[in-house]
Amino acid sequence: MHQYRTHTCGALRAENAGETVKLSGWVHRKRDHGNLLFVDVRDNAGITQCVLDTASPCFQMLEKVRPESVICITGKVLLRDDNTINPKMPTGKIEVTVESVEVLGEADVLPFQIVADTNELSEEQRLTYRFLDLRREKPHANILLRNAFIRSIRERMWKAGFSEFQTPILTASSPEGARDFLVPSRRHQGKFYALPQAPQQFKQLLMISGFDKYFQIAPCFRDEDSRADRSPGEFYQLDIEMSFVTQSEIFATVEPIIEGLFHEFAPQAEISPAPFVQIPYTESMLTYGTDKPDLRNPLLIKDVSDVFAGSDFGIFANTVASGGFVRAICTPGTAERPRSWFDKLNAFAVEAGMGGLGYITFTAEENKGPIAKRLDAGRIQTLKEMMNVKVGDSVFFVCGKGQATAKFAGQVRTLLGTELNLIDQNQFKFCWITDFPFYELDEETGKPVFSHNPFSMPQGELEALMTKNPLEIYAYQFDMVLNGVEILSGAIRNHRPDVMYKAFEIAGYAPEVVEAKFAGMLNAFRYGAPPHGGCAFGIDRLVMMLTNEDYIREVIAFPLNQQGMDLLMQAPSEVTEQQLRELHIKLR
RNA sequence: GGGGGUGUAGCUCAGCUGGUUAGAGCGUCUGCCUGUCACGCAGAAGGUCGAGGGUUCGAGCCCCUUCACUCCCGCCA
Repeated sequence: MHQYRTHTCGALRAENAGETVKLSGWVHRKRDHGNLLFVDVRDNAGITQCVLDTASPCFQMLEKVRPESVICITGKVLLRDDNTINPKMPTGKIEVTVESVEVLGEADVLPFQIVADTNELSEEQRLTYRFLDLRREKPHANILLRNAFIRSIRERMWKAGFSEFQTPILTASSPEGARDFLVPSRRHQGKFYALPQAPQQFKQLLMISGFDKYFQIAPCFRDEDSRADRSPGEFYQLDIEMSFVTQSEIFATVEPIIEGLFHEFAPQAEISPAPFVQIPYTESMLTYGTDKPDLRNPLLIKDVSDVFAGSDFGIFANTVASGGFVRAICTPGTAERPRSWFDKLNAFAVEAGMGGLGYITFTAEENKGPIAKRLDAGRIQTLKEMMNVKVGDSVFFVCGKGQATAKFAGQVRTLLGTELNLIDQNQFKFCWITDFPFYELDEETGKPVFSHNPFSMPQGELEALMTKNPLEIYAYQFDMVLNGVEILSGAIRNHRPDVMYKAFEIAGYAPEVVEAKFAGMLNAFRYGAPPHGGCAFGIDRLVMMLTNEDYIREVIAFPLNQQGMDLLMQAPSEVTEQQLRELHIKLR
């Protein structure tokens, strides 16, 4: 009977010495000594050194075979001499003497080298020959880690009582959110399917169908531009939904799962234990200057507008008087840094379009910096107390108006944390961001618009919508943030038609419009909808963080490039006239 | 949609102030080599300097146009 292998290339050990074995794999590397030839054979499991000399009938054949050809060798396992053992290889104590060989798949001259060379390959090369790229050690390991991670997710979810579902890929375009990928209908001229941006409505329908605890490793499609941590076109999320839950019950369900996953896949790291700290959105914007705070960074932002209000420092005082604010960051032990360091930071601020980055340094002798002289002793004292300043510290100031300034303070915090090397790379620090505003003012119209998800439940429900200032209503909506990266987003959903009509009314939608746009969901809510809520983790992002990769494409087997093209399969591609006719599409 | 960067051998890159025949490492091919494990040694082939136009006695280098890739902003409920 024909057989390709008796062992994998990672299996053989000293105990196998003397056995006759069959291995199949890729020619990883050849070392040709003229009359002695070493061939490292590689498969998914590892690498085994095979050896033969001119006495072997297949010597000439193997000497000619190119790297990355697939071969099947039969031979005997031999213990290596002590001085030829390779301690770097798990199979390094043995080698296989080749008795016969069959070439199963010949390789042409390669467009680039697979085996570890120090040169980095261009993204374009890697994606064009992704099947070769994925043979390389690190990309290969990343994809396998992703597999293990997803398996563990499934096991944990099932164990926690969730059921896995599959929801449609061909669905309806949703009126809100990102740009859809559309699929033209053949049977319905002029109509289109859309690929789901997320299975949002389906998972809610499953709750209404009485399934209680849903999860899915769900493909999501969004026709938006990519970023380092944002996959172009498509990505996977761990999608979760539960009935009869409060926000805190969702937290309590999800926390042990994510904590367990990180303990399993990053055992050496320091992981912030559950329950994770909860930070209201408004507080996060103030203290961290972002809704995605990196809690590894110990620096905090404080509002010190009062210190400057009415002071002799005109620029700041005037800004505060006209509705702006001053935010400060205290950096310990930086007072003796050279002037050039402060100038560099100031240049960063100017480049970011801000006026500059003011600072005061607090040394034992005096308080220095462009701002220090303009504040009287009392104000300085107040500042020191507010910021908990010690001798040797310096305090940086950001002054301006609106969200842009608040976010800039966050950028400064991040920059200072990096500059001062305050971020411990071995930590995973989780937090929840809660209480997102339900509405925000549209800058052009001055009217309230939904700030995030219109389908989440406003805190206080109908009563809040009827009685409160819309801008003071929060949503039961939350993110989970890990080391400054948003890894989860979720909400308690609005399951009540009356609340939904009111919520949309405030955002300027007439009932008929709501009815027309969300007929399916509204209809379902009318026949007994349980309170429900859920969330979704970005799986690619989590794997990216676990593998310590900077780019999300490093953990995706076949990612699109930045232009949304598949360089390997040549997508998107032109199609035949026939196909277009069937789809009722005329080009031009 | 906007901004930055890059484009030179199969791959990764160097190329000075514009000046002779455009280089290196790896790969490929040829020869030598019986203990290597990034084997070693000797040699050879391999170039529309992304494309088009311009300036100049002369352009890989300067200018214009354009294409491709990449990173960021916008966008991503």
